[in-house]
Amino acid sequence: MRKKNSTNFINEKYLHERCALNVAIDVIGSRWVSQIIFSISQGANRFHLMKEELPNISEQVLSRKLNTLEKQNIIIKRAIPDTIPLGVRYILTSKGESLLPIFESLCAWGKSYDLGA
Amino acid sequence: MRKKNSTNFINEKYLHERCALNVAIDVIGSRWVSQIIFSISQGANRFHLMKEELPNISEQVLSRKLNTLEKQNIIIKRAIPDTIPLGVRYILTSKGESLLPIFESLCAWGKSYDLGA
DNA sequence: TTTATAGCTCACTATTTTGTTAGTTATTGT
DNA sequence: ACAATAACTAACAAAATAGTGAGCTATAAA
Repeated sequence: MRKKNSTNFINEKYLHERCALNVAIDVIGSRWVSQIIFSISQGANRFHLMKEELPNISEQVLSRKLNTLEKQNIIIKRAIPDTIPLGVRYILTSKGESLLPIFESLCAWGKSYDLGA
Repeated sequence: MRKKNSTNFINEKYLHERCALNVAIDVIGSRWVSQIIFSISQGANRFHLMKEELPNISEQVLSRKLNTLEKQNIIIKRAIPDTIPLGVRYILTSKGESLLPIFESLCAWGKSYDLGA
């Protein structure tokens, strides 16, 4: 649980109010998140498929990230009808989809400067 | 100091190797960093000017972020000749400059979805 | 009946990041 | 002599994030 009176929290709020850039960075800047979004976009849209895609992530962490992304309206959780046990599929919202081109830019940036170029 | 045998560290390495996107996100994804880079690009290129621009950042944190950015080759530190005490100016490398358009995309993304649009 | 799969959650610890307080070097202004 | 400015750093504490291990519900297959 976050302490809502900590300097840490206050600074986060300050930055969010200062510029939406900081909001965006808080969404995408935590571990696994961009990989999860990318995996969903590539069809790995179920819990067990994401586990396969990201073999080093723990189930607890994956679950937490998915919940956060759902609250942020980046993904939506959908039950898959007539599956037993009931399957769940995740889909990107338009908000989530619109991150993909930005990920490409960041990826290209990372690649081109990999060796200090 | 980081523990180089922690799962945390190993996962970070795994993600960096998996895709340069994760390298990029680790550069820009920590607090204040994007604001610092942006401030330098706008001319707030000295320690005391950045303190003015970001009144809530502590000197220790600002110093740490600047050192990290220097090691990552995003900024370069330059002494200002004939100043007493010796002034220091920070300038963006081309690697640093090339983040600016990405920041704009992220900023636009953040703005357009601010109210759950 | 045991094992397996899907999709989680809970309580917890470990690790890392962020922020605090005080102090440094050198020089100028009062 | 004393305070102020510029540009830090060191040692530390607080907070947040990441990861661990066990367990749950429901069904089906061996």
